[in-house]
Amino acid sequence: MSKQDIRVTVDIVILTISGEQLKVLLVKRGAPPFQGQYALPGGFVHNDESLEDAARRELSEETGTEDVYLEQLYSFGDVGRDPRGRVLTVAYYALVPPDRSPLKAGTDAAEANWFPVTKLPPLAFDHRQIIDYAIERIRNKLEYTTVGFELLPQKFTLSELQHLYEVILDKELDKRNFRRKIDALGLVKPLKEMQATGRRPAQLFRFAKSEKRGQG
Amino acid sequence: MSKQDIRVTVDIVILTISGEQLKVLLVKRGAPPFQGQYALPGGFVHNDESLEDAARRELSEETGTEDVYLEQLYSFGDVGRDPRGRVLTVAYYALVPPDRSPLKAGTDAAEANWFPVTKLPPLAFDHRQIIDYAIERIRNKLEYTTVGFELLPQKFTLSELQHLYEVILDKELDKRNFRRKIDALGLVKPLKEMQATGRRPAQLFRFAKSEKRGQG
DNA sequence: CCAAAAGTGTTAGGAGTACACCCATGG
DNA sequence: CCATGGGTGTACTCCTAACACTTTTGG
Repeated sequence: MSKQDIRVTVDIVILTISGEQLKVLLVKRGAPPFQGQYALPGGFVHNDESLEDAARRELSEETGTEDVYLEQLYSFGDVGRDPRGRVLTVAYYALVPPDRSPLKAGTDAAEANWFPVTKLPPLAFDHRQIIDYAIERIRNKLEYTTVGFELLPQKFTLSELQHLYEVILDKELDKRNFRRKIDALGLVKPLKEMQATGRRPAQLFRFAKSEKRGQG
Repeated sequence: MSKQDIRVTVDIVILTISGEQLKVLLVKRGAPPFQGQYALPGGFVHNDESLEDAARRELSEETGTEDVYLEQLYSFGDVGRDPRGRVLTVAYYALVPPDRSPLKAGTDAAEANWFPVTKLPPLAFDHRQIIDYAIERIRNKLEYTTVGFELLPQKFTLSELQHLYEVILDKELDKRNFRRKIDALGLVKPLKEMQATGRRPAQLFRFAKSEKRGQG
């Protein structure tokens, strides 16, 4: 067998909700190839860390957040996808609640910004394809899992939850039907607090599963 | 950055239906580590082939079949998963119809055999975990896609289709409800032939989508 | 008092599920 | 004629989808 020479990276599609839009974190590349273009945060996997460890390390470096939802997406390994040579990337996606999505002063990234997924700039490598894949995945998962809650703060209103669904699925939902379904799932509990909203105050809820997410 | 040294393999969960059971192809390892134990077919990715090309090459080497369903499953990259060093594997699964699942005289595999997924021998590496993952994936996909047809010959009876579903989902289905649902999907077309079955002959069907699978 | 988002029920149609008997053939 | 798998219809439940008005607040 001829000697194999493949390098392995992880790239992360970091998603959040902000301003009624689904946004993805992109970093501007400071070096060739694709210098000056935006790309997904990511980097080479170290010899002594698992794929998920590598993904969490990159995530922490970019956003400072540790305890967020992270899931492997797909591996992209076409021969010509990186002009520098043979590079396989294992893509992950992460969901960051809005109260924990400040940008960290980048340790290695020149410039990082949130972009609405509907208005992406030209992207380096095959990263556009990776983002599209991530959005498709979260759309599907939204229908049969509770990943949606990973994009909300600990306390939220039902309208916020509904807007989240509408933004990700890119379609409008009926308010009464939506609330009935959420209620039937038994996954949210009303708090004693209300949220002052400018007009009529809204009931605050929390996700009913065991308190897993950390310091709100 | 310290020099990265990760080797990349593909491993394939090759599934077929035989004798009313879901079976997976395993090869007996001829060399350490895990010498003499069964493992998934697989091997190192060449520098000049994509991941899927590598998977199809391995698939062809093991079974001689070219034109079957193949889908990337997941990438397994824990640090200690291969005692020889750092090896990342990109797992695929393939679905082989029963009329095209003969074993090819292995070019590089010592011994290959089909095992019912319910009676697996001890497996090398983390391959048991990979198989479990593949079964979970196909169970889910069976519910909302047409992958099931990939495990049938071109001509099949509705009873064969139902048994396929029952074996994979590991639960019994109601014959009338099953047929109604299949009919409602409009995905099968009756042929003019019947299948002699020992008792009352059964209507043969074919999958209604554009003739994609090749030489029956 | 007006604008704006919060909140709340009913009805109709479709999908899923439970359930039992006759049919065609080979031996 | 009998054993075996092939083939068929109906009723009930539940989920989904469509649809409009009242409430509470800030300005």
